[in-house]
Amino acid sequence: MRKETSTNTLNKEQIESMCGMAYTISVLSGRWKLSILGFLLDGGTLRYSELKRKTAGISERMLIAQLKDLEADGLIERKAYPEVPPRVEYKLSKKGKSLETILNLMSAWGEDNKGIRP
Amino acid sequence: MRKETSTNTLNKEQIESMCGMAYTISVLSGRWKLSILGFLLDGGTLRYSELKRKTAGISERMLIAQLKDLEADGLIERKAYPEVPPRVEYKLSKKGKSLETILNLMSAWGEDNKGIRP
DNA sequence: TATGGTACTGACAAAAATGTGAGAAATGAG
DNA sequence: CTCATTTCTCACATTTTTGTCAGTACCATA
Repeated sequence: MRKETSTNTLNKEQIESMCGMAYTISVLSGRWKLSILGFLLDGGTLRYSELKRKTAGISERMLIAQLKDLEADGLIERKAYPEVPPRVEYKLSKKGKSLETILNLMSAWGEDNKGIRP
Repeated sequence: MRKETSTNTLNKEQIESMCGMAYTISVLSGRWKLSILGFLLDGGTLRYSELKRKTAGISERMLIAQLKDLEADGLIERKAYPEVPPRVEYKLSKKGKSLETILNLMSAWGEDNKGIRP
């Protein structure tokens, strides 16, 4: 996804050798990842089509891309059933669930602060 | 910064009417914002030149841009002294400081999880 | 008069992220 | 045979973010 030649590119190993914050950011950044994690926190196990419905507004291409990223980073698990038409279920992994506290705090902070004019 | 005509643009009001998470993300997203907040959490009050030194690697243009964003969102405070050569100090606002718990948790989560191969 | 330090600004370009729209594969229902 | 359903994939275009690099303004100091 990133070009290795780019001056401003940090590859996986570089990121993982950095501070914890950098890794957390790298794993959560992406316009829809937190939404997806939120839906899976609420919904437990969801089919692709259910996620698609819940994330109305996001393009299919991006939904798939973000799901792939989240799976590659070990935050969600994908299970495909050999049926026709296909059925694929997504759910949080243990690692994904361990973000729950942080996600809740971020949400709460936003609620508390979003209206405030400094 | 964003074009109002863009399909995928959410303006400030729209974001603030959304869930808290969306607001939190909108305020923290930007490649260097969390680093800057981290430095200010550690360092208290810092001059522009000190921030510049600490964020070696980030271009000056971006550093300024992110400082402006953070200030506009009320997370940091800027104080300019009428001297020559100029002196400008930055520090966290109360709102900025209130992110401390979240930032620490994110950092800790990253440390705990960055090495793990799912 | 020239120089140097500090905190920026602006034009331009490259890179990254996201969107759009079309289509693929597999198979049971009609 | 044709169609509908589901989970994706691909080529291409646009939007957004970030980087590069050259300047600016101020005045004290040499």
